[in-house]
Amino acid sequence: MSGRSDLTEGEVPEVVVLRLPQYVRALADLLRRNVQVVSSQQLGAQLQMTPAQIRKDLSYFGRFGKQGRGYPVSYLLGELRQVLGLERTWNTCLIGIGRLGRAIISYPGFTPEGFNIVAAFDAAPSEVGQSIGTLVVQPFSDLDSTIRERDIRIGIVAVPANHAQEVIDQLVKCDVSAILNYAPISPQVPEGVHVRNIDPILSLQSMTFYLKVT
Amino acid sequence: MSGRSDLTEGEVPEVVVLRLPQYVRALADLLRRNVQVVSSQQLGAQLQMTPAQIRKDLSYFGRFGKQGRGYPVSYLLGELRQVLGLERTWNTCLIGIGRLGRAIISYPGFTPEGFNIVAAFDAAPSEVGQSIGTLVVQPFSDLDSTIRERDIRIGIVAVPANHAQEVIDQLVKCDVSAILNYAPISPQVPEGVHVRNIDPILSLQSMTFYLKVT
DNA sequence: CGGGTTATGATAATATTTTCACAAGTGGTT
DNA sequence: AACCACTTGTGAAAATATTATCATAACCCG
Repeated sequence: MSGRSDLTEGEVPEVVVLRLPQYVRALADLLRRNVQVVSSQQLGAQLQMTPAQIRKDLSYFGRFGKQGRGYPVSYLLGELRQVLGLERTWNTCLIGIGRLGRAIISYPGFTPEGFNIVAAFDAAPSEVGQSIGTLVVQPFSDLDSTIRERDIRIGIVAVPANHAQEVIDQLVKCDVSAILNYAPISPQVPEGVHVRNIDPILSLQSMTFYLKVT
Repeated sequence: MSGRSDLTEGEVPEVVVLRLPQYVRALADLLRRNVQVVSSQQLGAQLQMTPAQIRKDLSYFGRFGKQGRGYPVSYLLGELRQVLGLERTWNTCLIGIGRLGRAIISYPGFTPEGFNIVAAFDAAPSEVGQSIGTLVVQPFSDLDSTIRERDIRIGIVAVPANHAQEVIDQLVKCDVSAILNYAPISPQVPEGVHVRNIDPILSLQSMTFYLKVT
């Protein structure tokens, strides 16, 4: 399975997968507000998408709605969480304990969503051994063993740009195939490894295109 | 009025605009390494894209390369920066001075790229008046006047989810049409307003889809 | 200065993604 | 039981996006 990215019949397009978490969030919102049923129309208004797109997206995974009614919020939410693998927790490790890394560790949003940072690594000997919250900063030499022992499947990279690629290479070598990258680079990874970049600068730069005229 | 059947036919697709900043960054990298000329082939390898895509993207904006040679790095970089409106600085304001907001203020990556945070706002009276770096936290009542006085065209939103939409509405009312949103919501904005969401949770959740099987 | 190489830019060919349109199901009302 | 107002799920069409092809232009080298 190399070469053409043929998306064989049973495959779900990646764009659809990227939208799924938004549906999950919107549904969780509705549930919190005790809404029982929602139509693609309403969901679309909330997410600024067309109802048709939502129906089509959902249809990749099953038939969750009822004609004339809409989708049962709680049921659909559960199904989508299942599809996305959110009905479990995921262990992650953080690499790079600088200013950014510390901010990430102290960000309270990961745990409630089932993402636990269970290990932290840094290259600087001066950082290694430090306690940050419940974590103790470990040296890179521990990377492989810790990843395997704690069943870490997701790596969070917060090292400076000039070291990010090598850190990512290391992670890939440890069979980590999902990487959340905060470094301002476009990492090169082998097929089968998933990367999501968090990059506010790129986001800003793509907006100024539309501002510059005015 | 189904979907925006986009503006004039000479329009550049948004996907292309989203890729442009990556080219800019890659070119800046090459320039730093004193590379004079680069082919779409090489650039593609670096960014993991096909050479054809790069050539096509660039062709929306001009003819920058030479057959048999490639693209002059410095020249192309300058042109793309021009296209994106990066040959000037942009004033931004930050809204929400909590943990996240402070991390954003102290992030040293914005200024070198020409994005200056020139004002900070918070709703909590206890925060207003505080100095953070060179900024003094201002109350919301100052929002409109400050935005106009300082010619702020970009808003950075770092308030809790439950207040993000109203803050964004406020910004829009002040004619801010570019918003970098760190709150975990899908903001609703009128046409013509550009939003980029920085949302690590969504990124993680779209990767677990691919992990869950294994 | 001409033949061999190389890589662009334009365009054609594919592929993917979004939107449309409608049959069919639902629940409520009369 | 017939009607009505809704809304799904889905093929098919339309719109977009990506990739392949190729006729040149530009450079190198002897």
